[in-house]
Amino acid sequence: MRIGQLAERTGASPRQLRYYEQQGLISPLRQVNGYRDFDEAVVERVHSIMQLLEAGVPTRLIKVLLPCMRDGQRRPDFLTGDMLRELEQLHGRLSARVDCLAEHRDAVRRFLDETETWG
Amino acid sequence: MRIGQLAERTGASPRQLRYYEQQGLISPLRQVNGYRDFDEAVVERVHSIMQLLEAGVPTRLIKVLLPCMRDGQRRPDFLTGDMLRELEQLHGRLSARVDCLAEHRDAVRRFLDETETWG
DNA sequence: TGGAGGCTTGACGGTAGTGTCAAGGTCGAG
DNA sequence: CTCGACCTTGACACTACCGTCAAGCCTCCA
Repeated sequence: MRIGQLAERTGASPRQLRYYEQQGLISPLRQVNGYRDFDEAVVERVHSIMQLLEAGVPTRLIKVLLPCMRDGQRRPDFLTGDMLRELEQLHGRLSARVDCLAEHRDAVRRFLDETETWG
Repeated sequence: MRIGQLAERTGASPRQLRYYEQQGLISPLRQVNGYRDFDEAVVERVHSIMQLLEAGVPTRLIKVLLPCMRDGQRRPDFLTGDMLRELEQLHGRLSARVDCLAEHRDAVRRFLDETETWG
């Protein structure tokens, strides 16, 4: 699949897809004429990337996170201690984010509920 | 409290605190000489701001989110329908973020657990 | 054969958040 | 009075993410 079709199927712009490749998040093959050649699996992968970026996760973290996903990519052949430590840190950061956001989301919920009650 | 002391107590740089003021997240009084004058409550508020920024929430959303917090600020006197709708949207976005991040955090957890088992 | 599209890379622009530096005002200690 | 520490605003710079435009190549179709 070429970049235009992938863009259409994912909702990402070609510019975004090229940027994701540049950041090492996707690695399309090349056709003989130089055109990028994406396989089916990358569609889901791009969806994950877009969701994570939307959620405020920078590409550098997405890059270490994606190999952990079931679908989309096989696990790396070699896992160094550094990589494991980085993943532990990532887990911690994600947990902190989730807690912080959930807490503030609940505060918004309470605020809205009270406002409705008082309205 | 002046900006230096607030910086020391929150861990934010003076530059950050001035930026937060510029974005309307905090509104210090001014001493006669022009120095910013922060009250105690702003310490907690700045902590919230830093956590939310760390979690990838832009200042524009933090601005509409902060008045929902119990501690730190009283609720606005007038809530327009637009503000309520914006808060509902914010709640939706925060929920989506939490779900996305929790899902990926769990994937990292499973990945690490399996790796350990296999190690 | 000549467009019309789609693709390539490269570059410039724009916003968000922040570091950093410059030029100057304020204040207390010596 | 002066020095040093702190404050002010303003500007320039950098990273991240992405829009957009330019110049050129590829492919298909009339």
